[in-house]
Amino acid sequence: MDTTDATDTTDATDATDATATLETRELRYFLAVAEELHFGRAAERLGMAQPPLSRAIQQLERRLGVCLLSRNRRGVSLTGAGEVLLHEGRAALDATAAAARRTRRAGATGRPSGHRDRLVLALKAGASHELLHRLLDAYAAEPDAAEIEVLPCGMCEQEEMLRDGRADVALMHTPYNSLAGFDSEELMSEGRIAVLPAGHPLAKRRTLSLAEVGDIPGLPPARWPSHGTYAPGPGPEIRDQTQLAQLIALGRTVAVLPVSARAWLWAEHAAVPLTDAPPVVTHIAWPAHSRSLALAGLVRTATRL
Amino acid sequence: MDTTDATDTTDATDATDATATLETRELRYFLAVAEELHFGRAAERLGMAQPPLSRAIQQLERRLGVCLLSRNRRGVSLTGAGEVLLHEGRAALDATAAAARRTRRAGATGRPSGHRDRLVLALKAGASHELLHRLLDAYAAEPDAAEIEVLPCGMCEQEEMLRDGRADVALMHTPYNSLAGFDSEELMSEGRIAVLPAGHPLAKRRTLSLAEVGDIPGLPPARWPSHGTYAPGPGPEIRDQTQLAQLIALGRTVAVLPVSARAWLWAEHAAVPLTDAPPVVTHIAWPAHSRSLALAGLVRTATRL
DNA sequence: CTCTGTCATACCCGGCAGGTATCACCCGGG
DNA sequence: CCCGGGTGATACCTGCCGGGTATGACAGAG
Repeated sequence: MDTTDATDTTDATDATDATATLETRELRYFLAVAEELHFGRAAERLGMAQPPLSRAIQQLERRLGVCLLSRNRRGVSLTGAGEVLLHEGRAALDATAAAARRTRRAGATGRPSGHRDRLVLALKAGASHELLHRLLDAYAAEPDAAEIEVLPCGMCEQEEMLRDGRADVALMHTPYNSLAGFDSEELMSEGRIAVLPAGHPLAKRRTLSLAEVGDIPGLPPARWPSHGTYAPGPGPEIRDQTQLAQLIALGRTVAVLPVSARAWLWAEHAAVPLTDAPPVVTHIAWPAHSRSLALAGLVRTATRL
Repeated sequence: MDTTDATDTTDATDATDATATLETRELRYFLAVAEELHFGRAAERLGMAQPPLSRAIQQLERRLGVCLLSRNRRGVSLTGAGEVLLHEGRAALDATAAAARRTRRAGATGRPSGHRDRLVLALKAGASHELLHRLLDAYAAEPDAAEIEVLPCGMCEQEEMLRDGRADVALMHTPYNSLAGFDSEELMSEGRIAVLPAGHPLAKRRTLSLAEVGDIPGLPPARWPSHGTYAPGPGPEIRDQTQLAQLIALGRTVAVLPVSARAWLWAEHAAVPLTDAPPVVTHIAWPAHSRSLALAGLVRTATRL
């Protein structure tokens, strides 16, 4: 054993004392470092110098009585506790940001005590056209309808939007989205189709199976970003429906989509029902602890469609 | 109109600027004031003087660009935005507290990167004896079983425990508990019984209905605390099973319980099955974003019982 | 051996969180 | 009608700490 026995902070008489209260500033700093794994870049991202950041992280570690980062020469890596704080801290910061945003919005339309009367609805750009239309029309006809702001977002961003308060309610599609942590109601369920170039031999088939679609020579299936990253594979990386539609029309890829996608297919596309694909279920989802009356009304309307 | 037209903060050129970042200290302060509705008591609870607290709240309101409290002479009350921040802020503070606790625990058993190997399981004291026993035994037999610490708590505290990180997983019983915001798996479902004093006339019945039990002359149904407060009603306010058992035995009240409660009934009790009570469903529940391997193992074991 | 890239240390400064003293105000009681 | 109690707001001061700059320690590449 070497001279440094255990914790060398000899003044640590009250280490691990009570509830060290974890300021959001510290969380922001730690998340930056944990994501960059580099104090310099993290400091730059935070708009501050590197030394105070180092010190802040050290203080955080001392206050928690836990080692979060292992500083090997040449780079930094997360310890087990660091990984835990990375996940939990993200959730905590999201919740804090959500509190600020929702409070500000509630005050902006400041009626004395009637909560807010404006809802932000997040959805995948272009998805659930038909359903959304019916929902908005039906809800607008309600007597005490709030104003609905539609917030189109990328493929999997709705969860983040709900979590950090940029949205109050979202339309989500399992199995693409995860409903973990939200309350939700099922709105509809639909089968899936394979979308092929119109001239492709398989386009004449009455039905297809997932296995057949996944293994067409020369037509690798398109890859969508899942939480910011693309799964490895041969297919093209696409970001939105327009890209996808074009690549299919050009005969470069194939995609599996809900049947409602027929609404926006091109003339150069062919759609073939899939026999064995699990259905796509559309849900309306909202933060589990929400207490908004307007939201409750919207959900009630949605479930009656 | 008087001189103060609308917002008198004339320097508010950059009000509602970007993301005002809401420190946890501010949240703590605001929650204290919002709960006490009294600056002096809130300051005392926070262990500080009243003037800095007033100032901090004012700064918070200015930074959010929102009025949170209406200071009527003689007392303080929440505005709409204030109520929103009360709810959202509680959630946010719980999340930060959870982050701190879980990180600290992860570091305490500090293995380099194997996450933590100790789970805290919260449950209603005395509930689900049988099921819990089988679960613990089965899980202990698993090859890589983590250590399980059982944390008995009051009637509806499991949700809070999960939210603020004092527990990692809980056994919950719908419809008593709400699963909102958690992931969960159903473990078992059971009917309910009315528990009466042994000598009571209705104790001879083969079955009863909810309506009959709710309206027995001289036997008002017991009232449980629901999130800290008791619903109004004539029945006695009880806090735990022992109190309840005693009051029933004394012929003062009647209760509707899951059939598994038969395990701890007294000789002076009589149990009659209910025909129309919705079943009690036992779930194992955990924070939606949890990534613990040990937790996954426990859930797998539980669903296989 | 030197140079470079990295994180830690040393030191200083300004802002702000917190304390004390006091004010402004309403309200109830004599 | 005036006065005292109780409330939150204001004024002012002070010490701490968050943040900056300069520099050190150390490992690896060449």
